[in-house]
Amino acid sequence: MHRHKYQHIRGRIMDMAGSLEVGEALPPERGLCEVFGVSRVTLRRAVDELAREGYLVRRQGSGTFVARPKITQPLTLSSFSEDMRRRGFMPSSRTLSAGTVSAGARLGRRLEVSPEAELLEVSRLRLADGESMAIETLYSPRELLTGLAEDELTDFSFYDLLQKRYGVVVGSGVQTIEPTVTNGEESETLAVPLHSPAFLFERTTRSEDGRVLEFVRSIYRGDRYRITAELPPPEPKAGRDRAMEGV
Amino acid sequence: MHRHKYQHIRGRIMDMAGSLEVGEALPPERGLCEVFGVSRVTLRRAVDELAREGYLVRRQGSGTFVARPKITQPLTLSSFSEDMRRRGFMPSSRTLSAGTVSAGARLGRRLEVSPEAELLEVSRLRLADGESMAIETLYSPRELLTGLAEDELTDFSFYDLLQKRYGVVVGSGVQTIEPTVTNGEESETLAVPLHSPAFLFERTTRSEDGRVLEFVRSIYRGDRYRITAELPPPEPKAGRDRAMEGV
DNA sequence: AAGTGGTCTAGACCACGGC
DNA sequence: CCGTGGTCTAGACCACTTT
Repeated sequence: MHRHKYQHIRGRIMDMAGSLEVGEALPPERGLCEVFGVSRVTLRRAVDELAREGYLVRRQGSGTFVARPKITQPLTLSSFSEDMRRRGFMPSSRTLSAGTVSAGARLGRRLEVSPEAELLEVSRLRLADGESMAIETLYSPRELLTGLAEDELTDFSFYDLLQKRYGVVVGSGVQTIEPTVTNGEESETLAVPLHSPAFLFERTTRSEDGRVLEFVRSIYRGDRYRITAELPPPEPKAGRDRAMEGV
Repeated sequence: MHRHKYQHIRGRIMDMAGSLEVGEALPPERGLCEVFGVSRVTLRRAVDELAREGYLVRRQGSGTFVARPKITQPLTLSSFSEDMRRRGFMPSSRTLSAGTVSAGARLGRRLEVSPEAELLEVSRLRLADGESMAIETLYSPRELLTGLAEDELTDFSFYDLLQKRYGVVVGSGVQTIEPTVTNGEESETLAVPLHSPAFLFERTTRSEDGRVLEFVRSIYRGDRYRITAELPPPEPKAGRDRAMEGV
């Protein structure tokens, strides 16, 4: 079940917090240690995690309290489908085009391959509850995807496919977000008026060992999609160490 | 200097990491304990932080290694000035208007005060390297700011003022981001063409004890400002505890 | 087998908040 | 003043990687 004690008591503490109101105090740490039969270090490790994730709030000299529930999940490297499900929509998808192109200078630089390299290019209309939400164009080096037919991406998550068929583990990604307006083609595809406000997302995803797996350019409808982010406090009161600024 | 040992050795470890190449291993933890004269728990606390922030990577049974440098800092609750400095711009500001208004239904709901409550309203043009970057309109309950003159916000950070003059500690905030286009007035103020792409930010900031401190509505030029975010991998391999999902 | 990071303990003292 | 969270120690054993 739980490999480690702190994982186990983490769950027990969450159960306990769930039966308290927001703002109510948990029992003192030393008491919880006795209840759970663990040392204070181990107990604190579990509480540390929960406090860092925003479920509990500690106040020195006073106690540990149940935090106000989080409003949003932070941005993470999730697929369109996961993102939509989290937002309460039913995701679907329609492939607009699929083929192989040569990278050229700009895409080559983005994907860290030579300009002559061949890329898979798949353009998809993304729908939420049956209504258009975004146009997504994905580029990925063909050499990573030996034997992949171009229409195979209709039904499967690209990340799942990479992982299960090619054994590539997705590491982390970098995403830039800009405001833009839809052009003629985009407006028609998304069924919105010309020059509607929209997000332009550009995402580069790498494997655990640092290779670029994909470059994705997406246009999201501004009237249906917005970003909500929870912002942590500016500076953890204790003065941050300055040495790291050189890194 | 450093209130705690782990903060001190955190800095020493960063210095050490800075003199190594990306991918090189740090000395073993037990060795570092001797060098720094601390217990293993304390040493690990410093390394834990640095690993969590992405500067170091641990591999069990193998060692601790210098990580690939981060490309971006995550979104955080920073002021315009801090944000611009981090991006390498020189921030400045010009007050467009300042006064007191009554909240009304919409703003009252945002700030969790009655519709009759009085609000400070300050509208500012924000500049980066002397060029227009954003229009920011701030609302804050007048009752929080007893004795504040309306022109006092020109030179000071609002957060600093809250903290130092009123003893209010900024907790966390929620921000929504939408794409939009500039209207006539905004275009003129920002000196951009009519209907230029722009970000609309709406931010609600609370104190540590949960009161709403401010509601800020900002229009950022899309041609000068963009968001870069580092996206963590979809799921931390180790299965997360499921008990917390009920909260 | 040796060396590394990962978890855990029992107990001490410090710093802060509230009575 | 007492109770709370915050930091720290010395030492033990486990799990994994490398040789």
